[in-house]
Amino acid sequence: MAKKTPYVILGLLSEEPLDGYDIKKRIDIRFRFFWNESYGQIYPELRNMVKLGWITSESGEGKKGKTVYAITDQGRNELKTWLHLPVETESLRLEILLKMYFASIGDPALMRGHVETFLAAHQKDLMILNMFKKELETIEDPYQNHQYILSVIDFGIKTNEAYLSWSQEALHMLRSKENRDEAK
Amino acid sequence: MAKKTPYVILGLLSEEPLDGYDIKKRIDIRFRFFWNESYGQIYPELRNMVKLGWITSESGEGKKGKTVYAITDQGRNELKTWLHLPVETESLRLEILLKMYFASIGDPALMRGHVETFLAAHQKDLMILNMFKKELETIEDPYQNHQYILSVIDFGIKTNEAYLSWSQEALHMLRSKENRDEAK
DNA sequence: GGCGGCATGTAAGTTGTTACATGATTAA
DNA sequence: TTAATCATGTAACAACTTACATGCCGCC
Repeated sequence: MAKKTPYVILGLLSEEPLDGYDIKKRIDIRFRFFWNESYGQIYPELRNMVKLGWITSESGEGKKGKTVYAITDQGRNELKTWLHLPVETESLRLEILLKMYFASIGDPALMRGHVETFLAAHQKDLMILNMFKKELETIEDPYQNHQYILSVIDFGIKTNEAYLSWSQEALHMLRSKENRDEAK
Repeated sequence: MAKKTPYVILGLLSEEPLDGYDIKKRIDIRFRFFWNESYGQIYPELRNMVKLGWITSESGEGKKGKTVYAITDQGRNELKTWLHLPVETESLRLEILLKMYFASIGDPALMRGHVETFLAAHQKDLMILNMFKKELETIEDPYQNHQYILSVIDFGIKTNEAYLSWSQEALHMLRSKENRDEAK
């Protein structure tokens, strides 16, 4: 799988110039439900992209000033080219399902703990997503991209609702297994 | 994130001894909706696990015979220990959402193509999962693990249904954007 | 005066993919 | 007889994580 870090960066810079720290922060906030990047990828990649001519860097006064990156025309073209490329089939890895698959090795109470943690995490995610949605509806739409962003949020809401529904059914199943075990 | 390849292998071997090729095949079939491993990980890992004493290897006659691996008591303990460990927060990366987020850079027809492909792929997945479910209900349950496996399948069904529902809404949105563009 | 957040990076290590190589067996 | 699948690997590469290092700035 080809790396996509440069395109996340280009996408963010297509709105406005940012420094590396801001880029990381925005990825963490906006994309946290479906994407992540580490500093170890962002900073070296920024240098590389400058070398390629996809972005330019402007350093602040002296040594202390932060370095702000801006997208170039070529960068915009690269972004567009990538948008046209077929979406690579994502390889997701859900450890909780692996554990559930092998859960008969342990006892039901064990798995119940895992599912409860999973449920709590995704309840929180769902709340945040609903907040995002409300917020987005109140602010202006200068880049005419709100409908797309809303679609991404809706994806998050739908999948997280599916996670919650599954968690509740799984807990049901696990609890009835526990009761049966006690009764034996 | 610690690697989980050894535990997938242990889980499969906890049912019956297998060779490396079979292990890969079973992962591709049973876990394809939420897990994947390559030969490049499986074969070296098998050797390593033998060295650790988690599994034993028995080679067939001569050079041609295949090597069958079996789980040891220690391996069973390692598997149980891993089952108890908290589930690591999965970092999923969905390129289609990244593209949707930045879709205003291109035109709606572009994204429509991507979503249509996504929809078709997950319709197929959903069909396969439903087949799995029916099949599981007809066969015996010697390891008393069918309820757990069913729960994993249900996870797949629920999330894929969510994907389909999202795809349809997204297509709706994209088509109305296309019509508006034409009308301009 | 210290804590948290801002800001930039790197080195080392781990994990995972891809492409290739080899040869046996089996079914059309 | 030839294509597909079985079966086992490895080398090179690419991607990613983690932990650390450094220093600034503002505020309580």
